[in-house]
Amino acid sequence: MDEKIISARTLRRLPVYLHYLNSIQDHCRNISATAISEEFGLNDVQVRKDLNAVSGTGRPKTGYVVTELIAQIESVLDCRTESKTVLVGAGNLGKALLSYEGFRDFGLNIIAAFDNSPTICGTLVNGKPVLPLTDLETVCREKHIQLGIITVPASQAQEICDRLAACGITAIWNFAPTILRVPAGVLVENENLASSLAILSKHLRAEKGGAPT
Amino acid sequence: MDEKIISARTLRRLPVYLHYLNSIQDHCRNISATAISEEFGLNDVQVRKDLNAVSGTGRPKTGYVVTELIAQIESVLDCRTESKTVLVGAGNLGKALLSYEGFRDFGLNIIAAFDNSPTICGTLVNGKPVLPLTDLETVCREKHIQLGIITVPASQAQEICDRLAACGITAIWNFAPTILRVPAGVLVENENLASSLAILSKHLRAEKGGAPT
DNA sequence: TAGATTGTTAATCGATTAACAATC
DNA sequence: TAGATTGTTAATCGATTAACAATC
Repeated sequence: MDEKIISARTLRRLPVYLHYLNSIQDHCRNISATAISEEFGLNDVQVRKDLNAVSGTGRPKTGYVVTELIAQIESVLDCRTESKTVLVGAGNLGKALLSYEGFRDFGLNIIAAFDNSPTICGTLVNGKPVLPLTDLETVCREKHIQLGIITVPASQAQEICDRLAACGITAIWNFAPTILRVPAGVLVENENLASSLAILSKHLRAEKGGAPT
Repeated sequence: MDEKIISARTLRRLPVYLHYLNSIQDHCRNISATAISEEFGLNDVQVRKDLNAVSGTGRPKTGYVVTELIAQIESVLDCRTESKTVLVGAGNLGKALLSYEGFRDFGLNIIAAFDNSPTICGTLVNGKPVLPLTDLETVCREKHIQLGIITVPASQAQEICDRLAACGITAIWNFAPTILRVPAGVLVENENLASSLAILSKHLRAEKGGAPT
């Protein structure tokens, strides 16, 4: 009964609420869904439904107890449990992500990176070893890797994805600009920067001209 | 009549199709929506509707002409027009993105980065100058900057967003884990890595235990 | 002609929003 | 009590999928 089904959209907003609640917890004991909705320009019912999915302890007139909400969201997100991770593709984007320390706050622990370029294999990036791609399966199995980050070119992404899935990895964070086919039970989260840029560019362009007549 | 309204979801898939079409154009003259849908595990009607939004020249039995499709998608995405961009927040993630060359392929041209740490201001990251945050307005106005990338901590993101919008920037790529309020006409594209990790972590956790009874 | 493929119209699905009753 | 706020049920909206007619 503890585990309600939480929609992906709700799940995406929870870290945002959590960050906000942490920032106000020193000066606010209670908070209403209405106040949160105004902070972020969201619909108040939406916020209430989101909070309901993790909590359900709101009280009319008073709202929610900030510290309780924080504890409940943290419990759902389970920020403290580390996710053992490998990153495949130590090119520009891969190295950039390896160097980004911020992931640690979210429980992400990158154990190793893989690449097939001999010049980068054997080096360390931000203290993390870059290993030859041939070692992928061995390391994933031995270290019980749970999560794979894909930063190879689109043309190789599906093959890497297949290999990761074959090692028992069930969560894949895909930065390659392609759509991956995966077996049932494996979750792919796409961080498609090309798609995001398409949205932004289109907006910039639409503003200027419209139809060229 | 040239400009049909293209939904955001469709727009996100177009770069994926484009990449695939480029990869096959040497050996395929025609391609059917069905074939594309199978390549990516999508619904065939969905692909057809997507292609329809940019083209509408498909022929029964034959499908679409690959080179025509490529030209039409490129025209809609307008990859060749450069978007003049600034990046605000030269911390770990900011520096990582500055070092990523891949953006160039998508028409993104980062003119300068901004930060308020004296130790990083005045330096170059990947050949791009990091300037003091106080210069933000001057540079944006003088260089006619169109797009802003926000990589500051969540607590400062809204303020930076307001300042960018005040300089006439109408497209914002937000990597801070928060939701931004913007004036009408300004588009925010969120690349919320914390949200993505929430989805992935939840999946990993749900698999293992489920409810602790 | 037969069959693959397109494009359209209707049905389904999920998420957001609106309306409203319950409660402190 | 009055009013703010919660939580629920119904309406709306947009996107995906299914069914089907048109066409090469």
